[in-house]
Amino acid sequence: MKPFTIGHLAKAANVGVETVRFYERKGLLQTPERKNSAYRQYDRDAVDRLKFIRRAQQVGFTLKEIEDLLGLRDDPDARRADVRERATNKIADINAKVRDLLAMRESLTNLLSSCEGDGPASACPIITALQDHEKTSSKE
Amino acid sequence: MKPFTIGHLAKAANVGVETVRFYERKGLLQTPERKNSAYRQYDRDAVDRLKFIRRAQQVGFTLKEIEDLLGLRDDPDARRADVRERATNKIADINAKVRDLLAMRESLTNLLSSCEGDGPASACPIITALQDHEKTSSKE
DNA sequence: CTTGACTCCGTACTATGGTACGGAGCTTAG
DNA sequence: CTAAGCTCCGTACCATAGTACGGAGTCAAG
Repeated sequence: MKPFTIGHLAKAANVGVETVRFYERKGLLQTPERKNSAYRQYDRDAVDRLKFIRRAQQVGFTLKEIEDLLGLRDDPDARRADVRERATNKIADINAKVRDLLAMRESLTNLLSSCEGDGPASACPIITALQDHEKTSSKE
Repeated sequence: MKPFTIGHLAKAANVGVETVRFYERKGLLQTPERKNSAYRQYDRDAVDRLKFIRRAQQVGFTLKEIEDLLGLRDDPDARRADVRERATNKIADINAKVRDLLAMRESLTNLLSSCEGDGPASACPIITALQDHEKTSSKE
């Protein structure tokens, strides 16, 4: 089992070589040993680790949070409850973001319905509402 | 009606002085004239413009998009339909973001429900699922 | 006319997640 | 043994939206 070069590792996880080095600098990937070579030598575990980073990103974790998750993964004293806590917090983050986005959408929808017909944009209710007053979403 | 200094303008729109200069550099606020003074002199219209920027940000527009909106506001040839188009596109952007977030949340929820009980984090199904395979959300 | 507050300007720095560059060194196949 | 192709490293750069800094100049009040 010959070790992976950085290029093979990168390809295996579908990221760029520079990205691997970037994660190493960030502390997400440990600096691999280079047994009688000037090049980094990775094993299958590094591929797992890199894929983990990518998957965790896809479910919304930041690199900083992923560093923390990897710490849990590697800590024999870490409990599953710790992992569940991270996941639960992330779900809460997501819910907060969704709420913010829905509030924005509601404001925009209200603005949009206030602007009918044609005419100069400068007098468009959307434009004037944005500069005049604070309320764009409430209707009371 | 004495003109506003940058500090008064900033306070009136509840932003920092540096932020006003930042917007000026970005082209969102025009460089004000300085009638026999070394200081920028703003009028009431600048306050409106600055408030417009802030409100537009709150409903999800980026500074680049706001620059475009301000262009519409100031262009006598721009039509309300142009403004409505920007708003409609932004709503679509928001919908896309919400969809992404909900997909993340679903993945996380599924992962979370797969991890029960106690035990070392390293063997936590959430951890292993993230590194092993691609599917975290679908259940078919 | 001095002093304190404000403003001037360019530049650097923050966080986030990378991508790009360039010259040098290494490795390996032919 | 040579040449192509990887890899090395540090550094700079991208977008986004600002914040901070520091020395100099200015303005207004006392």
